[in-house]
Amino acid sequence: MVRKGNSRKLLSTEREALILRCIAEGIKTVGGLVEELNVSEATVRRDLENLEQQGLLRRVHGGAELVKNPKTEPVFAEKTGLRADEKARIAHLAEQCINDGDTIFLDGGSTVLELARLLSDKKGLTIVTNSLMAASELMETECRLIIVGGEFRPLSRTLVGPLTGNTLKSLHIDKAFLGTMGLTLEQGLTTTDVNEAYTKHLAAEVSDEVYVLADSSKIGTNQFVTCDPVSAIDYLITDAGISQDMIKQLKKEKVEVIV
Amino acid sequence: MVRKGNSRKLLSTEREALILRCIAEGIKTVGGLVEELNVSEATVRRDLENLEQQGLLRRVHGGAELVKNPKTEPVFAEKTGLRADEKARIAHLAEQCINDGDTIFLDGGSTVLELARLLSDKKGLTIVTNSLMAASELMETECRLIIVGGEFRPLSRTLVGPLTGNTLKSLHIDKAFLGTMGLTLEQGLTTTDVNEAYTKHLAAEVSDEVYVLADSSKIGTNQFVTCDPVSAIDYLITDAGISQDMIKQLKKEKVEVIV
DNA sequence: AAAAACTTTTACATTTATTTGCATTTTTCT
DNA sequence: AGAAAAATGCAAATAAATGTAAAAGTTTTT
Repeated sequence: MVRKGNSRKLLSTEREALILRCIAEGIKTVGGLVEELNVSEATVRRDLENLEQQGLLRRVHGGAELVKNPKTEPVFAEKTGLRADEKARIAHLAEQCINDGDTIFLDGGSTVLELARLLSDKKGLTIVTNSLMAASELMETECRLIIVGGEFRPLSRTLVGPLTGNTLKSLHIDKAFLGTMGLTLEQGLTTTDVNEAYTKHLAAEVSDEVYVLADSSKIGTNQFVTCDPVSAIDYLITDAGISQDMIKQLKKEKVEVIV
Repeated sequence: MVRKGNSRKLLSTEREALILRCIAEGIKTVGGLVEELNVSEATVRRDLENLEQQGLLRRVHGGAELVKNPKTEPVFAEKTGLRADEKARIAHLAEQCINDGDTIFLDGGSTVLELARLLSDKKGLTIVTNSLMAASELMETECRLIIVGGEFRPLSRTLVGPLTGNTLKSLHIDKAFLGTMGLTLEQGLTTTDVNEAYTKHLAAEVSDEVYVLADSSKIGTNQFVTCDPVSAIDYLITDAGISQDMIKQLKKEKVEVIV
């Protein structure tokens, strides 16, 4: 049984932590929590509301229960955690496409970031990136690391915009690994930000081979701006969620699909 | 229980360290900390505010609690220490040379990094930098942040080399703040790495005013490569260790010395 | 299907905590 | 020593959390 707090008033966060423990131990009713915590019903309800907001529990009539998969930090985990399995598998497939000595471009996005983490054993890589997250993963490695210039976009922690062109246009890259927000046959590779789209487009342009990493939830959805048509893509690495029909259609456009 | 401080007054940093210990031991309320530290509520609040700023704790109504993973943020680690006081003071002087709305360049080096930390209150800044450390400090702020492209140099955690030119040459900067390894009348601004020198040179070239931040231990020493002659410098910000004679000589070269 | 019993929501009053502006003290720099 | 800057304390104004009670919505019982 959870110990009833001694006299000092608890901070709301402490109380909420206690509520979670109570519920885990079987005290799931509002009334029970009121007893246990010595606060008013209204307060318990407000706490439950908060915790539900955070995704830690689900309110039901009369009380609440824990949610099985408590989601972690919302800001970054939202992206890293969502469909993490697929992303990890996609990253592994992509990793096998890279040879020692290659010059590659790494885009922003959580899937590509996953790939960056797999590159520490490769020898003699030259890695060009516009993702500061990827860069921070690669700093400690032996590879040659080149970061494109540009304006910092906080949301994706990437460098974007016209200035990236100044760097990219003077480089020649073997393989570009691009993330994406949307991919359809009609609109091609799409994303939400104009500058980001421009940077992806440029990266594809200076690269011999363009790999797009996208879990199947992205396929068939469109975003605001088109980066490139599908014809600019050489390989699409995705998970088994993609339809056979889509694979055929893509093959017609000379896109090889790796699942 | 944390021992109540003996009568001597604590430095604010000592007090803040103590606060962290108190919270770790369960004294989490503002009132409790006031008792424990014998200072006013306002002071405790201000300390908590600082500590929150540093990401060491999270304030909640009524008190504060430690963040789970205090080292979660430093994407780019930091080395501190040597002559930290001088550097902090130099950084403060430099900060006063910056106006709201300026476009500035921030070089690598610990002194300039110190300056970067002081810029969060300025409004409407555009900050161009080749220092990933400075960039990581500025990521969370409101300012427009532009990172020059280039090859990553692990030792200084800066971006250097010819590629930086592609970005820098298309920009026009009001004020450049450069660190340095050495500064003499004969050799001018010197550093240890050729690529780094080239980047400093370019930054100076595209800037209206060039500020060099150097603690007095750097003055009178030479390094391997010259970035620029002293004539390229407009202002030198340093500490009181600089000789009066040197100041006079520099004045002849049109370098204004700020101590 | 209506009543009873219980739960949740809403609105408001009250308490408690935080912010802000200013005066005072202390420290730092000249 | 004297001026400038920073830190500290105080108190009024502001904001947030909590408790209370009535209204609205469930579920259970009859």
